[in-house]
Amino acid sequence: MPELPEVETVRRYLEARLKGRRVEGVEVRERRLRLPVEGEGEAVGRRLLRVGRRGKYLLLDLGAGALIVHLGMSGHLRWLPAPPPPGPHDHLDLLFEGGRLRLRDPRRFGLFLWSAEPLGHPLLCGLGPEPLGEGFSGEHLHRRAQGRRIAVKHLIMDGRVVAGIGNIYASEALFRAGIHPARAAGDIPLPRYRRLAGAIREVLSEAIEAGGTTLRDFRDGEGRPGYFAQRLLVYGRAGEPCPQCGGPIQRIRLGQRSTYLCPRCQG
DNA sequence: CGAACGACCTGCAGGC
DNA sequence: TGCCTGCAGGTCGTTC
Repeated sequence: MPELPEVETVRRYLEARLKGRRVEGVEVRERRLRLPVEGEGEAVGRRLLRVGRRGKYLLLDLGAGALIVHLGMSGHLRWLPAPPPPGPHDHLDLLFEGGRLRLRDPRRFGLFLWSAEPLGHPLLCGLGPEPLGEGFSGEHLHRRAQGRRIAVKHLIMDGRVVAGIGNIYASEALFRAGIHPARAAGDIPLPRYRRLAGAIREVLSEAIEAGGTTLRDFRDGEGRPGYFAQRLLVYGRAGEPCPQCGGPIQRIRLGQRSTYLCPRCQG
């Protein structure tokens, strides 16, 4: 169930491990993901030049095109030098010399598609700026919030506004910025958005450094968990003391998703 | 146009 | 033990 830092952790692992190897085959056992698995045969015989990322999408760059991979809520990619027989939700293997990359995704919200123009693909071309790149700023958020009554948490989780922020890091960034998640996006002044943009960059960078957040089952390409869960300040901590004021952390529902905050620090 | 909601799918934890 | 409910890190389509 990866957000940007978890996908970036997988990206780094895959790039370090698989760059330069040739795809020798693909075995697809289940095509019914969020969209049907498609075009994978195009990858065969090509060398993996690099592994990119756009928001939560991984891009396995094979020169003539790329495999677009999304892990949805429950997807894992695992590098297996000596692969055991596939289990029930092991939908496909990408075969390389020396091992295979196996996609497991019990809920099947993920994606695995070939595209000759991945950045122009309909899934990717509408995405907002990378939060850790140029083009993302408090000004950008402020501009995109004008005239909008949605909760600020929804604004920052909207991939067309900024790519890659999911439910965990939205709560964390809003806590760090001292902004109530339910506050109407259009009512928040620019200085607050500057602070929020800074908090987003900060929390994502720290999470990447820690190898991502493992709440239940996130693992990198080798099966190692990430260590950012112990540094989450509010997510999953309802009833625990706020690290800033000591008051109890609250859990609310916002658009049917759990949202964590400190009502005192996030006025 | 924006906002709210259900849909997609499986697994797991907790209550009875 | 089993059954039921609610919950889970994402995104998209439909409705008003």
